[in-house]
Amino acid sequence: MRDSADWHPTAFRTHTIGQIVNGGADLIGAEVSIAGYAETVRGRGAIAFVMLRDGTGHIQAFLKKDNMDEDTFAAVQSASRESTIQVTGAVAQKRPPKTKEGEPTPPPEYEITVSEANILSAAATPLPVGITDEVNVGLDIRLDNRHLDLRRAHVNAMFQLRSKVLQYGRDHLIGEGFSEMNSPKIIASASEGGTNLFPMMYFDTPAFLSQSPQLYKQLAVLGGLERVFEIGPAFRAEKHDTYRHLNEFISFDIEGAWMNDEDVMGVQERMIHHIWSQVAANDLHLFEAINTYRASQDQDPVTVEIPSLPFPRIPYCEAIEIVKNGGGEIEWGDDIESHHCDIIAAEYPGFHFLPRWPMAMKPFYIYHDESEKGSTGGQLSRGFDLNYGRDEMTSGGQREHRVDVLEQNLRNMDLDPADFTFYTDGFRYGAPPHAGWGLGVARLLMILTGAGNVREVVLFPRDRTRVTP
RNA sequence: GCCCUGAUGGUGUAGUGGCCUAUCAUGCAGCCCUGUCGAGGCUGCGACCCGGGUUCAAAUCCCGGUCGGGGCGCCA
Repeated sequence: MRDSADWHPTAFRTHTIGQIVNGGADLIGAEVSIAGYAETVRGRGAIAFVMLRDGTGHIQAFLKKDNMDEDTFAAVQSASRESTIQVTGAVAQKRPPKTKEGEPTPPPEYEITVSEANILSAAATPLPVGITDEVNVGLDIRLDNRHLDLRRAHVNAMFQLRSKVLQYGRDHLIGEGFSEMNSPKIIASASEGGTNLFPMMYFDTPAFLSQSPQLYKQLAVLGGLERVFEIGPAFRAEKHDTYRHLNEFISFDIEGAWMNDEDVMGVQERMIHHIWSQVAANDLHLFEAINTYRASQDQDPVTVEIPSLPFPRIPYCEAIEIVKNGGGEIEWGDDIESHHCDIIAAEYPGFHFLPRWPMAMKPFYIYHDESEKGSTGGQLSRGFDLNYGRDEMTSGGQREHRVDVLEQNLRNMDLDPADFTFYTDGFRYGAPPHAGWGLGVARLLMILTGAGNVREVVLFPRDRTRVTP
């Protein structure tokens, strides 16, 4: 249940259900009005029980035919599940349920003895997605009916957790001197070259949906904002079809001046540690619904294991050796693919950084130190990834702040520096060395909630075939 | 883009050429009972993705389409 301590009365209710569930002892006999969804409606005779649910909890409303208007009683008694109903009545202690012998008596619970009721909106039947039904529902059907899927307790809990994760992440970064920024999502040219962007028309000018705030957060830092972060959408027109990719996703990005790759790895691991610690301290109740659901699916419960600091650093050259020793086919200069990550994850199952990738594999804006060479002599970069098990969470790095090197990098990667003057001009008038990263919010949530698919933790996901709802 | 796999009532499923006017659960509708609480009992309702083909016979086999699931690549 959500903490409802600061909820004010509204036009439709004097109390939240959570306030009565948690503070019922002090409210016994008081007349209250509440409103919610009818989760179950039981009883066909002279009495009826309606289990009402709002965003803060569940409570039983008890209706007696001779306590209220006859037509109203009949209407509520035959209301369909998930109809929204407002009731007014006195708070009372609920009669305890029958318990089997030997079972302890449950703690006191409260109910509303209804004197007035109002069906605000009747739900059509049957429901396309059962809210409390035991049957499984496929993800595709759920996403088509996300408005109902979201009423299910464990789904609701995951999205409350999502909000918490963003809140704690923000809190942490603000505490480290970062300020929040917003970059444009309509851009004239590719942020990082090469990759597939969604084209669009900006009035009469061809434009694209932004693939990353990368270049803009750098410009903000070059402009003297020192430390910035952004939580915003990124769009990629890649026809991938996996449990961890979407074509629109929320990226958690930071960029900081006077920092290198190691510095921003520190920011990241402290932030993740803070998020996990805060969730463990404040939000474990949200896992009850998730784990109840998981138990019904014969899945192990998820637990919040606060990762210890520092996260392991496995430089690229070392990662290649681990993969080779684990029987993987890989050479220096190859990308570390998912099946390679499986080998590394066997040794490092949790969070681990993979720093110092070959420069040839990194974007033009990543910094390299000419003296840093790999085991076969190739140029290393200050780019890094953060993985959790086999899954990539983050990529980041120290940025190239030397404009001549930046332009050479562009040419080396077959990009035309003339297309990037809006960006490179930012480096011509004194540029601080800086670094940053971008983190996939949904991927982080997959870990925390135990979701097996990013679509679980994104309200209205956009994938290769889904543009609605 | 590639490989594999699937589509049966509202939902989740059983069903591998004739035992199918299709199983079970959930749901929905109605009745009975009931301070119920995963309520219970009874009765009823509701489905083979679309288009071709093979066959005496197709939910079942073949082809095409659409949509889904898993994996790869790429990434966050």
